[in-house]
This record gives sequence, C-alpha cells and structure tokens, in this order.
Amino acid sequence: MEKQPTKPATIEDVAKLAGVSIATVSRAIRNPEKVAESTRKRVTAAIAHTGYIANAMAQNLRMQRSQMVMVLAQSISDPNFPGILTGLEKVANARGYGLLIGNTEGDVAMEEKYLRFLSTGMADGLVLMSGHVPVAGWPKNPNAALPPMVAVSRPVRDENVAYVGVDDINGSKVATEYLMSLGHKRIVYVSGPHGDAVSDLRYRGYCMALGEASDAGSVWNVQGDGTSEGGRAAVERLFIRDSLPTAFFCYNDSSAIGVIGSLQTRGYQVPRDFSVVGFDDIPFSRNISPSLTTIRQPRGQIGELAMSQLLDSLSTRTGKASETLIHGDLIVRDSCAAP
Amino acid sequence: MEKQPTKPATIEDVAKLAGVSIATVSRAIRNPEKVAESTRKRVTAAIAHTGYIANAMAQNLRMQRSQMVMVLAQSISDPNFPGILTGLEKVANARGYGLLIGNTEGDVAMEEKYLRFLSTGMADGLVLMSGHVPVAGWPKNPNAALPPMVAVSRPVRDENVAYVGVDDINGSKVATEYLMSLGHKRIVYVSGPHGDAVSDLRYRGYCMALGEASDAGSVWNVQGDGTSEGGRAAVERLFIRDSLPTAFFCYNDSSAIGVIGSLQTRGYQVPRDFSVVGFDDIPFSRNISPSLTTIRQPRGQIGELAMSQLLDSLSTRTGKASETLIHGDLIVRDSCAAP
DNA sequence: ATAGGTTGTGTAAACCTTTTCATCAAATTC
DNA sequence: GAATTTGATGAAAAGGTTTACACAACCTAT
Repeated sequence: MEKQPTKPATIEDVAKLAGVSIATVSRAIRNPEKVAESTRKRVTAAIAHTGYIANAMAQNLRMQRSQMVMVLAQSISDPNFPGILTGLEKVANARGYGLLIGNTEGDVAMEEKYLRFLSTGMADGLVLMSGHVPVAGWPKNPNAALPPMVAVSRPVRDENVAYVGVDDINGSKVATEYLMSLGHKRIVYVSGPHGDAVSDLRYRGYCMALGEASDAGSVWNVQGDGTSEGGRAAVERLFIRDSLPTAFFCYNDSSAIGVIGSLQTRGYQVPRDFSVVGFDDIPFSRNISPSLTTIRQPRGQIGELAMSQLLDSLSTRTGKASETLIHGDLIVRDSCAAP
Repeated sequence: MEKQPTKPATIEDVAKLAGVSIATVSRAIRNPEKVAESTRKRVTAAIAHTGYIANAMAQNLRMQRSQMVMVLAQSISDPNFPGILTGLEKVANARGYGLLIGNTEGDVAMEEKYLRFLSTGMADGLVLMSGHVPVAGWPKNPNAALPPMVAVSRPVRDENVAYVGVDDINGSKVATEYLMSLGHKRIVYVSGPHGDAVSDLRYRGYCMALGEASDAGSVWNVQGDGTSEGGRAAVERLFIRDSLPTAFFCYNDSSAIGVIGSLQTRGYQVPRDFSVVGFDDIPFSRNISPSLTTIRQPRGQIGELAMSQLLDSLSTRTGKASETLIHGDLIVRDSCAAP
C-alpha cells in the first residue's frame, strides 16, 4: 500500500524506487539497449509497480512537437467525410498520432480560429479537406511557416501542397463510356456548384469520353449544385426544353439521387425511361431504389495514403509536393439500361 | 527586420523587448488589470512586434491540463455521428477546446490504445459514443481515476456517467401513436440488434403506446439488426407467416429503409399497402421515395449539450451524473397512410 | 513622522521530460 | 603494467509557461 494520494507517478518516483537517476529511467524506456540488463529490469519493475505513464505534455514540450494532426474540414456532414476520416484515423493511430478535428463550415472566421490554434503548436501537421489553403489567421510577421500539409478529396491551388484524391477525370470518362456502351447518345452532365474545381474535372472526363467516340453525341451541360435539390432542379429545368437526354451523368451521388427522385415524381421509371450514373458511391447509393450505378471514391484508401504521406513528411521534413490520384472503380447497379 | 531565424518568439523575447520580466508579460496577457496601463501598452506592442504566440505545450504542462476532449466513437460511419460531432465541435471550439477523435470499431484493443493515450494526459475529458465505459487499458493500480466523462447517443450502464440523448421511449410512443391515429391496429416493431439497450427502450415506448389504447392491437416484435439488410431480412421472415401487419415501426431509419425496399421489391407500394415509420431522421430519409416519416434525433443539440456539460464538469469538477433526455420531434413525410 | 495599506513588478520555483556532457569503472589493447 | 577504449550511469540544462512570494514605492490615516 504505497502513496494513497491521487497524483500520478512521475519519472522521479520510478527512479527513486529503482534506485537510479531519472536519466536512466528515460533511457530504459526509449533506448533499452543503452542500459544494463539488470538495471533495466529494476526499472521495468518500478514502472509496473508505480503504474507510471509518461506525461505527454512534458514530452511534447521537450521534444518540440505535439504528436497531433489537425484535420480541417469544410463540413463534417459531407457524405465523403466519414470514410476519409476513418482512413486518416487508422494510420494516425497506428503511428501514435492523435487526430484533431476542425469544422470550418466554409467560414473564414472559424478557419482563422483554427489556424491560430495550430500556431500555438497544438498540431504538427494539417490535413485539408476544405479545398483551399487557409491563410487568414496565420501570423503575418511570423518567423514560422505553415506546417506540413496535405490536401485530400479536393485539390488546392497551391502548388507545393501534396494532394491525394480519386482520379476524377478518368472516373468520369469510364462512367460516361459505360453509358455509351449501353447505347446512349444523348447524355447530359449535371454539374456541381459553379466554379467547383472537382466538377470541372469530372466534366472534363465526360467530355473526353464523348470526344473520343466517333459516333458520340455532343457535350451537354446542365447546372446543379452538388445537392439532391440541385439535381431535382436541374431536371425541372431540362424538362422545359423540347429535347431530352436519355441518360444523366451526375457530378455526385447526391445530385444523382435528386435526379432520380425528380424523374420518378414525374412518373418516369429509372432505368426504363432514363439512365442515371453518379459519382462517389456514398453509403446510401446502394440503398435507394433503383440502386445507383456510380464511380466509387476509395475513401478509406485516400485517407490512409494521405496520412502516411503527411506523417512521412513530418519526420523526414522533405517537402516534395506530389499529386496522387487513385483509381475509382465503376460500380454497376440498377440505375442504367439501354435507351 | 529583426531576427531572421525561424524560431518562434517566446515570452522571453517579448519581455526583453518590452523591458519587463516574463512574469509581467504573462500577467499582461492573462490578468491585464493587474498590470499598469503604461506597461501593458509596451507589452502589447512587443507582442505585436515579435508575433508572439504562447506555446500551448508549455502552458498545458504548467497548468496540468490539455485543453482537449477525446471523442470515442464505435463507428465514424454511423449516420448519427456527423451531426453529433458537429454539435460537440461547435461548443468545444467556442470554449477553446480541441476535439480529439478516436474510432474504436468496437475493438477492445483499439479502445485500450486510446485509453492509454488518454492516460498520458492528452485529454481532459471523454465523450463516449460507444455505449459502454471503457475499462481495458486503463492503468489498474492507478492513483488516477478516469477523467470526467459524458455518454452521448447511447447510454452506458455506469451510474455515475452523465448521459445526453434523445428521449427514446417517448419518441417511440409518439411514433406508434401516430400510426394508431391513422387507424393501424396491427403494427410490428422491427427491432435493432439483440440486446441493444436503445432498441429495448424504443420497444418500450412502442409497447406503452399500444398498452394505453383500449382498442389497440397486441405487441408484435420481429428481429432486425439496425441495418437496412436487417430490415429487409425482417420483412422476408414476416412474409413466411400467414398474418401480416399493416404498419412497421422500425428501430431506426436504416432498418426502415430496408423494410421499404423489401416491400417494394415484392411489388407493394408504400404507403398504399403498408405504412413505415423510422427513428433518427438520418439525412437520407428525406431523399428516399417515399420519403420517410420518422422521429428526429436532435443530433446537433445533443452534441452541444453534452459538450457543455462535460466542459462544465471539467472546470467545476463536480461529478453529479445527470441524465438528459431531449425530445425528438415526429417528422411526418410520405411513408404512412391509413391502412 | 510612522505604521499599515495599495499597487506594480521581479525572482524563482514548479510542471515533467529528454539529452548532452562528464565521470568513473571495467575491459581491452600494446 | 600503463594507456586506451568501451559501457553504464548521473548531474544538470533546456524546453516555455504560470504563479506564490517577496520587495519596493507610494499613499493614507494616525
């Protein structure tokens, strides 16, 4: 029955109990080979006996790091977020890092607040899911540069920030080609928000597919906004015109779900009357009816890879900013048929 | 053009520049009223000039805290997670705390790892979304108790852990009563996983509604598992029997979506042939067709309240473990009709 | 004029590690 | 048998704060 008080044991308690100096205890933990077998055993026993656990704050202060990575997301509720986060978390955890999450809601003030948080040294690296490099809030006259960063899911303009994401162009090309292989000629692209970089990429893949085929129809673009409401609205706008497409390739699954809903409301059947393809393969795409044919965004893989790269660059401090595009498989379900 | 080197400014740099001691700088920041106006101005100027930002690790070490809260979730992909997390994050951020997230996947080894992380002092408090108090991994012979905790979304058995969640019993009662008010007499409860505490509560609410009405039908329970596959399977099992219900009250929206899907596959129409009610109001429930009538789980509110309580108990260190049940509204959509 | 506040500031301890450097003994070399 | 290398350990500095305590200067009331 040792000390009853509630104070957790420090390295000093261990040292005293083992009859060595604190330096030796520290070495016994971190560089066991540098300490004599017999001493090591005594220390280990003392650690077990006191229930000693090193104080992370003291370690971090001394070692000038935090063992944390901050994830800055535009919206936690984005359907792609959980999957990517899971991947990020998995690798971070495996390598002894904690994951700090920040939700900016696209708000610059929030972003600023988090950046300030970051600059106190609370995180060693930064994962950007916000689509741009935050600058507001970072001390102007700093001797310190921004910490190592990696962008995920949506690229940032900054040329020296690494990026990991799905291959949007190729995925869209594959999706469009699939529709063409079913015999569709009049395929419309339901875009994302105006100016969205990812939407532009996916449009490019769609155009490439159409451009390469000799018997293809022409490019056709209707504005959406990445939500299912946007998908609905796009269909409504389309039906004002006299000519209709036979298939829809949508910026993302949410849009596609809106498109399908709107078509069904109008009394059409999917895929009998129209075919619809999405992008992302969000969890619900297989649960709607008809289940949605889409391009799968390999969220877990993206997260894992991004975190690996970030942590690597933390230790080696090499700043080569690569762009890693991961192939997204076409997931064929029930929302497409021949025209 | 001051010091070019990359080292961030410390409190000492500020002190030197302002011609005061570091104690005064610290006071000027934390207790401005305790320092003379003229000095304060000099210090402020020096801070601005050096771009000084206090080192969080040093502060935390000194003050014996971390300004972090850890969220332990069973699954990041749970559809309820993002909403609750958003609420948690909002309050934590507003009160200067960071949010550390841990994904256990129900794995005890993971849980253990995070608990060990916690015991290094990396977090001051714990939010449990895992449904039980983690014990494995917490030092056995510790002089330290577990940190302040609050459970969210699903209650824990431990009597002295606060809980914030939706009022499951009342919500289920309201949902069932709604079906009864439409004229349904044969209402089946599609349960969650066997032994799930929340499922039991929701079943209780369902029973209460049936029990209170004089002309009610009798209780009827079919096993699901909380997934849409479970919902599908439940319907299949039901259709082997000869007697059918006219309405389904489901443990959660995922189950309900499976139920609807299965009914539609069998050629029935919802709500013409069967009515279905879910629970949770996950984001996709309004996007399926028919859109789902359900009980809304006030996720944001739950998160905010839980975090408020936790942070309060961190500062006051009062350990009164309350249970806060928040009312969940009935959201009427298109999945119900008279039998 | 002196005792007893105020008020503003500085000194130094404390928070808990890691790590450099020095020391000393033992083992190895010539 | 002396000189050198090797190996294990301890003392102390450093990392950047906050804060208890002490001190000095000034003011107020006797």
